[in-house]
Amino acid sequence: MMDLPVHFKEVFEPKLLREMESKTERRSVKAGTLILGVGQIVRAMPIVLSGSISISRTDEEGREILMYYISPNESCAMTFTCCMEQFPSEVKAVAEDDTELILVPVQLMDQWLVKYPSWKSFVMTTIRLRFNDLLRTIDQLVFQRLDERLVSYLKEKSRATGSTLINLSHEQIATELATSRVVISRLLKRLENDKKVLLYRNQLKLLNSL
DNA sequence: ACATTAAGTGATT
DNA sequence: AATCACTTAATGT
Repeated sequence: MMDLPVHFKEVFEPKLLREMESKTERRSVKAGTLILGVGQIVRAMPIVLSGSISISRTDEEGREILMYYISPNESCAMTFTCCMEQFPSEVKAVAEDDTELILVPVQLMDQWLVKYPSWKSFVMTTIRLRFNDLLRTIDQLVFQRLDERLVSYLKEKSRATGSTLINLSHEQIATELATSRVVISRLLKRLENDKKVLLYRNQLKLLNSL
């Protein structure tokens, strides 16, 4: 009988655990082993028991970009999206350390989705976590360094008025920079902590260190 | 003293 | 990063 981590015994129902133990393949791979290459058809979904797997993407010129790691008790979100429909993988999976993993055959995970609520939520959770990660990355790319925009905005204001005292509420600044008041408040707070600025009500003072 | 508005914060998405 | 919900501080009446 397979000795699944305690973690899984808590999240999966007993019947599912038994199926996992009997119908699933368990494998140990050495660090550096290629588990899945780009273009390969995904035929099983890995769940990491110990060690870790790195998931990366390669661009046209063959450069490699690390996307994320799969740690123990986790699975790969990309796998679901591909293997459910038998699409080739767009990512490369390599064992980062010596890794123990379970391979769940595609047909099985399909059945489990309707049979076991705990499985469904496990799948949804790994997808959700990854998706949130992606959203955060997009935010950072699109709204690149709002803090820098804020600083140059303040400098510009100061130059225009010829004063280091700026009479604007956080709300007004937020409107001009097309963001929310809360965000400006937080950024300004940081600048204050860094001794770059002094904050008052409806006004702030730029310090020389800015 | 009380109401109103600005700013600060933690949690959540 | 944005939004929500809530607290705290400042200001006006």
